[in-house]
Amino acid sequence: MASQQDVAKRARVSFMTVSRVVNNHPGVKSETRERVLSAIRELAYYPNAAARTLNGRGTRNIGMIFPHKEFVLSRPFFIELCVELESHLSDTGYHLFLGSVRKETGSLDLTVLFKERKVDGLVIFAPERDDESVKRLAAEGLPFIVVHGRSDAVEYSYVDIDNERGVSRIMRYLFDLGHRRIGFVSGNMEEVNAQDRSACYRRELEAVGVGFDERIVHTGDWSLESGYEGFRALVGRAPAPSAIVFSNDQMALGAIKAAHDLGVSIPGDVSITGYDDIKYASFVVPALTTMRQPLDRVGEAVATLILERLDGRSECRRVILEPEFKIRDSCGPARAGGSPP
Amino acid sequence: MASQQDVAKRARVSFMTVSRVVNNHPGVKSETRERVLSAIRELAYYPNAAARTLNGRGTRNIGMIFPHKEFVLSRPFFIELCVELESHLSDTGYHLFLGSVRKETGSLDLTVLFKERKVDGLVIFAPERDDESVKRLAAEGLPFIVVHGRSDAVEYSYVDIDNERGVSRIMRYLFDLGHRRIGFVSGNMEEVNAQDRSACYRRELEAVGVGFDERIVHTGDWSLESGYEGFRALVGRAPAPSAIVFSNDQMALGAIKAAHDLGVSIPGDVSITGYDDIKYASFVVPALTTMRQPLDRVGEAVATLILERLDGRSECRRVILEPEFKIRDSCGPARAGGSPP
DNA sequence: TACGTTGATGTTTGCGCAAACATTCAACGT
DNA sequence: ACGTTGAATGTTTGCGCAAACATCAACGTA
Repeated sequence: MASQQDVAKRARVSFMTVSRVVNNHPGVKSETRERVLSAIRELAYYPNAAARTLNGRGTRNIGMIFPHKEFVLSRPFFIELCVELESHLSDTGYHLFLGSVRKETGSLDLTVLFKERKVDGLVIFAPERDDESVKRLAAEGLPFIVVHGRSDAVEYSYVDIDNERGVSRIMRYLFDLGHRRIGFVSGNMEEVNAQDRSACYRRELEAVGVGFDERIVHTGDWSLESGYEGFRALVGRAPAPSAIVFSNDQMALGAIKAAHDLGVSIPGDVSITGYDDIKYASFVVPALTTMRQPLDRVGEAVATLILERLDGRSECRRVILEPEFKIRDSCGPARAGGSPP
Repeated sequence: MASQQDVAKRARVSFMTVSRVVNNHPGVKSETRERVLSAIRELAYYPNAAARTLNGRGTRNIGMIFPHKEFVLSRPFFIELCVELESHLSDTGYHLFLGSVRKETGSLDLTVLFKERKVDGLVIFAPERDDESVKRLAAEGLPFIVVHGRSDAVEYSYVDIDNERGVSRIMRYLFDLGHRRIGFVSGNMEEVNAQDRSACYRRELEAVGVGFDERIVHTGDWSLESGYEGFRALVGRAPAPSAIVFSNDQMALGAIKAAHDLGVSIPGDVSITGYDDIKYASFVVPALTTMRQPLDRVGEAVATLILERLDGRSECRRVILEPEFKIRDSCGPARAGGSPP
């Protein structure tokens, strides 16, 4: 592969002049610049990223971290974010690095990726509350940001969607339809996001004077299967809920399957809501009433924040985006004479 | 960050001894080795990947390339493959690099990633037939492999699923159920995979003496929307097909929605089949009869093949995996007195 | 005793790039 | 005519690592 030296020779200049041209430094006569540029073209020269990195210029790689395969497969949102992020990053010459950090190894040491000079920055998706590796990153002052997370113990930049607003909007909608006995299926309760949505569900319930009843709350893990199970479990309770709030679409999709298997009608017998507005949400029957997470804006915000962290000039920031309520066909009015408070 | 030098100083040896320990070279007294190892631990030393790369040792990065955002979002299979691949690669110390190459830029020059020393090898997913960038990679002798692709013009290693077997199995199943008028909705016909499935559909039809009728063939693009449209279009034809073969699950899912909107029963009025067996296939109602692509084995094969290409010791290979037919609820017997041949 | 042999360790060198510093040369003012 | 200035370009150096080569002590053997 051609190096700066080769280009320099061909253009009859020193390689330093080549370097200046490549990096758009001023102080090169335009005639010389032209000569260098044609040499570059003729030799198909591309600067060697490894040498640049070694020279202290960073890797121009941003790592996106996930804990294990299953995590990704059960979170369509994650992938879409990767792609969205990649598209924003590549505009600024960055590349996306995908890395899993397995719990099995025990280490979970994300700082390694920095020390090995594999990435300049990291994006951590939905870490568990008080995650150790996140703490360590913060302690070492490494540039990273968190999506779908939040911490009281550590300071970092993060992007999230307003769960408060999202869940309360859903609850008010169901209240307006006359529902009072409303069940809830949570995501993986190790994650802040799941905790927040769950807490908000409970708060809204109490705000209208309906007591929280743990018999119609099911702890899921975001998966289709857990949605299926959750629906089965809650509908089996007596008195059964007339509506169930699911913490993501995927679980709500599982619920639709369960309803079919059980011969329960949605929304005739039970209303359900999802969260995320994934692609399938509007293609399933009945189309899912759900809370849209503005994925494109999340991707944009993530790119902006991580780039900000990189040049270190700014403080930690948080960006809270607003979800958008999508009313479709999975909710109906509560049956007259619904269950008493 | 600690360098080999720092470790060497602390262990009171030359940095070359450190290098030997780090790379597990023989010829270091075990006593010295121990001393070096503790110094490494104490200083939290990690070898600098950039320096190694500069030194001619490669990047240990494998790039996964996609053309644009929409491509990924409409191919759940792609993502799952990324994750699956990452898990196999990381066992051997490799990392996954995600890169889009946009058509807009016009360049489409994947060799850049090599020249810039960003990756050691590339995985190309479902390129269009005779894709220019693939040709260039091959011409330059760069290590890459293709998934869901195949070329007569260029030689390269690739992994694919036996479309021949898959489609013919589906067709025979439908024939056995008494279907004779069978429609087809293709994927993006620029891709080899879509072409193959389509060709096989036609061949099977003719093999049993049923003529190919282009009025019940719809050209889709793998997306939910195109499946929806395809179903609408085909069911509207007279005489309507009693079964429709979709080239992937996603489009079949779109069809289920369309059937509902049209008041057509699946499988009562029309039988449908998918392809891929994505997660949702078994959770939709009716559960989709489909052809499972053994994703885990694809991931494994991709990892193996690309690693083989890297050390250059082997010839180009191709791995054709067998799909597995999953019979579920989306097909039924053809109505008695079905449409004449 | 002198000398090769072997195992353990150290030194030199260069991978490609760019900051920091050095040099050259033409244009200008006095 | 001559020093001064500044724009344009060149040279040195080091980033961290490891191959290739060099050294050196300890040992066995003739």
